[in-house]
Order: sequence, then C-alpha cells, then structure tokens
Amino acid sequence: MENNQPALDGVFHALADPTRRAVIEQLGRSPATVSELAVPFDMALPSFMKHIGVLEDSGLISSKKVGRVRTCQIKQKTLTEAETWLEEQRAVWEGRADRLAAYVENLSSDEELS
Amino acid sequence: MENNQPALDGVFHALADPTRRAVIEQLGRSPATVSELAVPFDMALPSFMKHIGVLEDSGLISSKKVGRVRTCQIKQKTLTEAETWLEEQRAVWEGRADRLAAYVENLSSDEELS
DNA sequence: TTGATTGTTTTCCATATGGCTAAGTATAGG
DNA sequence: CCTATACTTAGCCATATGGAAAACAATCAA
Repeated sequence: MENNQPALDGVFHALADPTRRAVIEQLGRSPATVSELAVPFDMALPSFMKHIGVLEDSGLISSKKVGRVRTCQIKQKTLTEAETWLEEQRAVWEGRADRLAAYVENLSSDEELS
Repeated sequence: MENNQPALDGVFHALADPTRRAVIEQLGRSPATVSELAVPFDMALPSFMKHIGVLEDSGLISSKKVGRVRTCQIKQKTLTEAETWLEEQRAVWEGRADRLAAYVENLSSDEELS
C-alpha cells in the first residue's frame, strides 16, 4: 500500500468546498459553460473562475474554450480515484475486526472511546 | 438531492492532507495513541496535534484521554459519508449517458473537450 | 462598426492553514 | 517527592484561500 498520493491532496481539497461540489454535481448531469455553471452562485465571476481553476488543476474537470465560451466537463476517472482511496480505507478497517477485538480485550471493560 | 452538506467541507478538507490521510490509514488498522501515531512524521508534536484536531473536528476520528494518554480511533460512519457522496456523483453521471449523447450530437464532430 | 457577451487579468483584502519554539500541565513510576 | 512522559497552550510566521472590484480582451450579432 503506497503512502503518498499527492494528487489526492488536490482532489480532496477541491471537494472541500460547497460551491465546487455543486459544480461537480451539475457537471455530472451534463457539460456546461462557465456562465451557465455560475448562475446559481451569488459570486463575482472572477471568484467563481477561481473555483473552476481549482477543479481543473485537481483533474476533476476539464475545459475547452471555443469562441468566447469555455465549456467544462467532469473527469470521471479522477472522481473514481478519490472513491478508490476511500474504498481502500474501508477494506483496511473491515479486514481488521480480529485485531480490534484483541485490542478491546486489553482495555478495562468500562474504558470505551467516546 | 440536497445541495448543502456542510459536514462534507470538513471531511474532505481533513482528507486533503497526506499526514492526515496516513493517520486515517493507520487508525484503520487499530486504535492508537497520539504519540504512537506521531512516530512516522518528522514534525513537532504540537503541529501533529493540530492534524489530530482537524481530524476530530471533521468527525473522521474520535479520541479519549485516559491518564496522560490520548487514544484515537477511526469513525467509520464519517468516512462512509464521504464515500456516499462520491457514489451519488457516480450515480448522476452514470444515469445521464442519454443526455450526454444528445449533447454531443449538438457539437460539431471535431470540437472535442480536451 | 458598434455593442453586448463571455470570459480574463490584476490588484487587493481578511482569514485560514500548516509549520515552528517555548513554556506549561498533569500523571505514572521510582 | 522528584522526574520523565505525554500531551497542551500560547505565540509567531509564511503562505494559501476565498472573496471583491476594476479594467482589459476577444468574439458574436445586428
């Protein structure tokens, strides 16, 4: 199991903001232009563009400008990488029920972690 | 589909750091004390404690102090909430193959998003 | 060609983040 | 009681983040 996935830093950071998660939700339904995506948010365009930039840097979306219009789409693969990390963690703790039981045996019975 | 899950802000933010992800991986194997967890990291304890604090605030771990020793354990449920959000996103884009196809029809065939 | 649209660039700001050192507290052990 | 252990608290610092306003491009449409 490798320890360092620097790409995940950017992916999780990008997801740690409600505006950006909402953009991901929207792009999950279909590609869209920057101004279409910006409509629901009470935010100046340059501020919104920063979010788009964070999403694109993280690899969660890609975009291409045609004429004046920049169209964005989701990159499923990157979303899947985050999902995979979480699934790996689940695998870890699901696979250690035995060790946990052993650990609990060594605690006095009324000393529970809150 | 609800739009605002403020808890996810903290969860994804907590996961956006390699130190904290490594702590989660370790706690997936078994509960551990702060100093046990800190061993692999070349970092002053107060700095490390901040990471523990971020993890605990996010709900990804819980901890309890007994005597001088603070023992931490993972909170699977919170990890699962993040996983669930990602799975919901997958559901969205897996359920829209038809709409995507329709959208692509409207693009000139050589205008592909990079 | 003249506007209106659709971004983009620049500059600025307040706050958060991730690290440090130094000094403090509280218990377990001898 | 004294000391070592295991955190905690309190400051400090540099950089990143999320927001704003203002001014600049570039293109499409009449």
